[in-house]
Amino acid sequence: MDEETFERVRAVVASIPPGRVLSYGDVAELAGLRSPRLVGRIMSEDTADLPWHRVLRSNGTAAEHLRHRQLELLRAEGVLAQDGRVSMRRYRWST
DNA sequence: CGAGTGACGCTCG
DNA sequence: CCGAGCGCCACTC
Repeated sequence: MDEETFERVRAVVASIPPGRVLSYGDVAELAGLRSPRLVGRIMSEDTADLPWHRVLRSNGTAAEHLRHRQLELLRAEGVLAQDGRVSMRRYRWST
């Protein structure tokens, strides 16, 4: 793992505006990575000071151990979920 | 070097 | 909706 990749991912996640979300795949692409798994791994290492809750799966769901808190944090930003899933079509951050 | 695993993604049935 | 398969990168036995 090189430091640069790590920082790039952090930069992308940190740049997601409140009320918007991105999928792991999106983050990977924006960070110039070839695999979304890398993003997941990096996120699991250190999410301090990062709006990690704005990153979910492409289908709008989140990982089991984070699901509850994540939806809670998103709800606080105006991102409402139905049946535990976020409508990516509406909240996906596209530039 | 091979096999398993993970905050993943996409397609197909 | 659910599971199965395959691809992906890095890391640990």
